[in-house]
Amino acid sequence: MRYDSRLSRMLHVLLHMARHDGPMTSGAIARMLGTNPVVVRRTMAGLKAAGYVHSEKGHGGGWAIAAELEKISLLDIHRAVGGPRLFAIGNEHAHPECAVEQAVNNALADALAAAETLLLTRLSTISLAELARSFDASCLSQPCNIQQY
Amino acid sequence: MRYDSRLSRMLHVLLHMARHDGPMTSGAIARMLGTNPVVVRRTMAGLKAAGYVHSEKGHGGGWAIAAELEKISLLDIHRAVGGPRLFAIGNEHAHPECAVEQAVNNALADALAAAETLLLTRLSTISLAELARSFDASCLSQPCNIQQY
DNA sequence: AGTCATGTAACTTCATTAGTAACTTGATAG
DNA sequence: CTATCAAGTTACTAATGAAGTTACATGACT
Repeated sequence: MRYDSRLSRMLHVLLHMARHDGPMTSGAIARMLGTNPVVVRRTMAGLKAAGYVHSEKGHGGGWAIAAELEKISLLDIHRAVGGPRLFAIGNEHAHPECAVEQAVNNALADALAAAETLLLTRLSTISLAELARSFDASCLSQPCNIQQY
Repeated sequence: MRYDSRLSRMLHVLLHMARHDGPMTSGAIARMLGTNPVVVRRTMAGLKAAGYVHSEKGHGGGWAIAAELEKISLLDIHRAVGGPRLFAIGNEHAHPECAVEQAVNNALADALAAAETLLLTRLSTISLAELARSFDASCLSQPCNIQQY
């Protein structure tokens, strides 16, 4: 399977938007992400439905942030893009009544659940504002090309 | 993407083999897993290469466990089936030189790495022997149909 | 009216596991 | 020695879901 990069991409976009004046068009965002405008609009639709961004048509239109960065966590974005499956591995349920299968699946499900909880908890503790600050900090220590992409 | 169920399936098979006298054929295992013999042989090839199972051709042939259950962890099996990717989500690297992208990817990679470490550590602490014991325990408390599948 | 940008629908592409068919290799039974 | 059984292998198809693409509709500004 191919990686699901929607969370990564949307974070990338949101941080750029946070440091950008005025709306950004799907086309500009697509160039930034190395993809095309339809994919951008499709993915951003979830963010818009959740109220994190806002879009306008026509001349001077495009996308802009519509909420406070402090109040949006990475978990919020993960959910806004569809809250996709986190793991690439899973259980098989050929014979749910098989006691062997149950023992295996319980053990695996426990381990996966613990890892999932850790990951989601971590995502929930990082806000977009924090990410933006860590970006600002790295900008101070090296040449920074935010305008370019 | 489709779930990768190789770890789950192999654990299922190994536990059955551990409670079964004599070799099991790929056909019998396939029926147990609801798949077909080629898939079984393909997946078991990794376990054989790692020395966890052993196979024989011809009459009376089939698969049998070739190592001590205490010495095989779930992580060992995960690796023996190819150590597939654990996560379905990941980073995009459209512009590695972009400071925004770096900030995003660092944050995500940290969170994913922590979850991965937790998961792999957990898998490494569970042995096949423990799984077999948890199966035995559940057999005592409910009707158990190990022969059937 | 013309242009620009979002919004949608309907595809195709891509990557990867799983499923399948056909065949080869080797071991045992009779 | 031959038939049978089972693993081993090759080459292909199916299924899944994100991503990519094409085409067109909708709405807003100049």
